[in-house]
Amino acid sequence: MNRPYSRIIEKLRAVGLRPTRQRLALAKLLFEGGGRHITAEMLHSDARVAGIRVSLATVYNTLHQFTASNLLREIVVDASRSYFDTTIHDHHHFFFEDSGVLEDIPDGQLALSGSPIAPPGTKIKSMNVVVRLTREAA
Amino acid sequence: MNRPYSRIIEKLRAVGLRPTRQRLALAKLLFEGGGRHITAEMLHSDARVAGIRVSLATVYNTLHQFTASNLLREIVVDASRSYFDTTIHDHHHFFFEDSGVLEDIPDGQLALSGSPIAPPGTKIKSMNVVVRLTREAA
DNA sequence: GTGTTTGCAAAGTGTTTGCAATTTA
DNA sequence: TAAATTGCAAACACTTTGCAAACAC
Repeated sequence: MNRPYSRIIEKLRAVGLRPTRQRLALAKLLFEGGGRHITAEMLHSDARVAGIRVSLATVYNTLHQFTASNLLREIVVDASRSYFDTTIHDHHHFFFEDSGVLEDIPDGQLALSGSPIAPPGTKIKSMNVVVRLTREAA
Repeated sequence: MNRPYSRIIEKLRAVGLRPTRQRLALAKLLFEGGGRHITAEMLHSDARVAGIRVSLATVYNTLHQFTASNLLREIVVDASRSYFDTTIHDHHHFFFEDSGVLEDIPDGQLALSGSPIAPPGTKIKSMNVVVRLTREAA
């Protein structure tokens, strides 16, 4: 019950973020228990459920700080919401348009072949595939 | 000067949209002159420049109607703006994060191998790759 | 104590909506 | 003339910001 925190504290210290109560709690929600795909509203509500009082503004700040520190990755799939992914290496996603659920595509199902030539003066920051799903047509 | 319109009128009629002055003008801007990647604001401003009076609301309506009619494709790459692409088949994009420019990846540079298995009850609507570019690190 | 972080409420941004006036067929 | 379309301004949803109070070190 107490132990787990030390690892998270280290994680935050390692990127130069003070382990405040809010950041610890959010980091715990985010990083314990495997890959998550989450929006600010979802994390805010998770925190409430877990009995943690955090403002939505702080949730946004924290998500962006974690992203800037490479603890999270932002995934753009929906014009109206930002998703954050706890898996930070390049990988691919299923996006269920009807429900708004974002999910990893199991390894091996899909691969990219060929590597595009970055135009002069630019470098590739990331490369990923989004497979959009809808309810099966009748 | 007059001829070109007949083709556009046909295009609109074919999908059941009345060829109104606004739609004709916007379609002309969109479909003449090759693949374009455009936001609502960009199209609105293009229209102004071309001397066409259209409200921004109509630009949005039109973009969505064209998308629903399969004349356009919406591309989600930026949380804060919607892009529409006049190329409607699956293809891949470079996104210049610094400038907000969206561009096709030349054919042949990149391909997807393997086809993911759509989860039960769903079907694949589209599948595309976004390669994000930033200014080259010094 | 000093600089960082938080929370609130207000402001901001791109997008959508309601509805009367206009246009198309 | 009947139905579709347009334009305006207000409404919206998500996100960001300014600043005083609270907190970490």
